[in-house]
Amino acid sequence: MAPVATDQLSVVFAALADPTRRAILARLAEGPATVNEIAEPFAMTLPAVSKHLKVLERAGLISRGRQAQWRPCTLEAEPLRAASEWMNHYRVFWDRRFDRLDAHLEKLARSSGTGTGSAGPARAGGSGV
Amino acid sequence: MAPVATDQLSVVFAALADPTRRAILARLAEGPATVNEIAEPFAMTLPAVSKHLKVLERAGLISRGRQAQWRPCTLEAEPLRAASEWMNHYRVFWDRRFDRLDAHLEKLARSSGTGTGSAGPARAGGSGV
DNA sequence: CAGCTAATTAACCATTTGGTAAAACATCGA
DNA sequence: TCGATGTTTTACCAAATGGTTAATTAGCTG
Repeated sequence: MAPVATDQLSVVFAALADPTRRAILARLAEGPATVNEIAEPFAMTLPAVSKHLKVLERAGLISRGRQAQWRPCTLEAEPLRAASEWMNHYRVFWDRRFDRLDAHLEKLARSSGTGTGSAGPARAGGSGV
Repeated sequence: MAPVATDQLSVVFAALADPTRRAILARLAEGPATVNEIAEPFAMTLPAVSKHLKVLERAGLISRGRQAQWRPCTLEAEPLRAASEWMNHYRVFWDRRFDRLDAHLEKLARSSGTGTGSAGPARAGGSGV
């Protein structure tokens, strides 16, 4: 049973988890393009690209228009906002410029009692995260 | 043939594309925890959680220690930095506060000639992105 | 209409994924 | 040493993914 995760964030992250699809987004950041234009740099068949586009579309990351027999694709970056916001919750753990780190950890320590379990002391001691 | 994408960014995004794994990261943001502690909120067996932890570990998002028979897991947010930086390339497309949008698009227009293909004019006209 | 180009759909295949149950491994404590 | 506790490994399964080729749909143009 691998029923695909259907929540928005999962669908977006899954769409980003492929270099071909990220390259497609990079291409579309320069402006709309047709399927053939999008497919041109890749060593794969058109149907394969078409599938990637469908994944991106389901994630809301592209939209598709109609002009004669062309279906121009356009970047729709809005879903990246939620993904980026999710990541921001963790920025404190990697970005040293966030000196709110100590305050953040203190707040956690205050609100969660003596500890988080039997696994030992949390990282509250220093900034070596 | 679905040879899993092996580049770092793909592995990280794939790891994030599952609500269980994101919940595990959220838990670890409060401090290290043992496998049983991590598994407690979820309606799945321990081996399933163990697999999720392995995915997170391969992505570099957690590390695991040893204390007697416990294997405490610790959040390692560093890989999120690259993911976040990747997203920042697109921030201009969704964040209205980025009024650099126009400058950005002008730069693109200047460097790529008359257009990006037969699919029509790019979004260069306005801020309705 | 016939024929061309653009793109999708259909059928198929191998691999990966997310889950299970059961067995094995690892370590502490009596 | 024996048992209890914590975690991983080993099959195994169903569904999803990423790709292929061949056929089909959609729309322009001679």
